[in-house]
Amino acid sequence: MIDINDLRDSPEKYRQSQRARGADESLVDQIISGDTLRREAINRHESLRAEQNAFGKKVAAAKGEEKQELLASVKELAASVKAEGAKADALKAEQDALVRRLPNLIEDGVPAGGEDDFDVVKTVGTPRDFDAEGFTPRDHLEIGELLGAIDMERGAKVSGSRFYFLKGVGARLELALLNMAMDQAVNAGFTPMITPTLVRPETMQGTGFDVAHDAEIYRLAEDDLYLVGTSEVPLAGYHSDEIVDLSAGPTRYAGWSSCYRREAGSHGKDTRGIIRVHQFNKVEMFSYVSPEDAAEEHLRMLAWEEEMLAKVELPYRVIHTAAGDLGMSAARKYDCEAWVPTQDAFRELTSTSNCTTFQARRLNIRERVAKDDGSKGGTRAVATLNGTLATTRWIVAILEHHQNADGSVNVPAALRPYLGGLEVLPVL
RNA sequence: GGAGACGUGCCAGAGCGGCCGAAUGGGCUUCACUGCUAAUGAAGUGUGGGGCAACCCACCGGGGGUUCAAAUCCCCCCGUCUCCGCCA
Repeated sequence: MIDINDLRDSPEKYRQSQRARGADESLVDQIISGDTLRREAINRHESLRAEQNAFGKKVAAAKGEEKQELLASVKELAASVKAEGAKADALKAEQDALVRRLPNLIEDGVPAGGEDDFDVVKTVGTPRDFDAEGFTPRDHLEIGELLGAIDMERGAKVSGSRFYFLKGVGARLELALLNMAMDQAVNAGFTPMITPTLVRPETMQGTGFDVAHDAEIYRLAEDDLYLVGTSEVPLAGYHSDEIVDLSAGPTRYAGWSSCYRREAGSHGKDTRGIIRVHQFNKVEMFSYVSPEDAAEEHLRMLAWEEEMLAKVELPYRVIHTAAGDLGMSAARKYDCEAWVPTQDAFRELTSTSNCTTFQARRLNIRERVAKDDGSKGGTRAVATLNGTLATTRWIVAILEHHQNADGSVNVPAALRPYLGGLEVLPVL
């Protein structure tokens, strides 16, 4: 949720942000007029309430006849306090709903437009030239089956489409990848976390996901619990309603979790293999930082993602996502996309978002700030950021990029210690 | 799943339907005293909202209700603990 005072002070930048996202800019003006109504209602209610409170003191002091008279005369006041209170509550709720609809204010330099309007920040490494090597690359599923690493058929038998088993060397490869990511994160100062994957609606909503309308979210209606699509959700909720101490620098968590996505709108897309599945595992970075440190932390997250990509020796590019593809909470987002040979395309492996103070305001996560004279001081919302370190999908790029003509796969050197020294994943 | 107890400020812990934003103790901050530390004394010490100045309003797990008035009474929800059962 954005800062309503800031929006009132400078609405034009919010209108611009909405335009860049291709979103409804009239929402900004609806919020401003809603805010005026809300404040007027609060004033009416509170001054009546003050009157009632003063009256109450007189009643408490009075006795006998006098008290009875006072009681009789105050009934009407009590009724109007109640009525104005109800009106004020309704207007507050209305206003709150409007404000919550407004996505985060984008940062300067974010490209305007939709999914295809990203800027390429850089390209690292070179896709393999399989023609020059004299063989046609197999896709990750074909390789996965040759290695006995991926079993889609039985996944579908047991759980339905977009489910799979990772088996044998495939299971080991995933664990190796995630463990390597965890180790890197811990070495960088992150606190490792294994999180809940079912959360309450408030946690989901606070993180910026719409429990009521988001078609991606699995729901357990009977328990009013929601399966997370990323550990960003529990890690953001972790410090909700808390005042955190960031005076010694950012608080960083590396979350390991299974992630669940309904993929409701993607029928027919990426139906082969494990590119787009209902359940996968992920190591996610999550940082709480002071607002002025957010931009720097964002670049650090990107660097940590690139460090991981370098370790698995994949060619990739970094894109600066356009405003319309940002999602509710993000003010800026960078994706790293690895080259997938058989798709002749770059595919997203990581994504890092700077959510500035948007999530923290919804989740009520603050820090204490010192006054100018150095004394106590008030509180303010912190900034939150998240970024991917590794996911099941990485296996796709690793299998395809490092494959040999016979279907075996070379293990990147950095990953070998996590596979018991294995240098090649052999064909069965 | 069944039965019961509880949920108050940074912590511990009182609280009669009006005099409670809340006793008391501890902690913390500042000042005084002290050669330093300790000890002692004094004052201060929540958050959010509205005006944005004095001031006013709200908040005692969350949400409803009763009442002129609720931390205090009633209902629902959430959480914690204890016992029993169940599953390991």
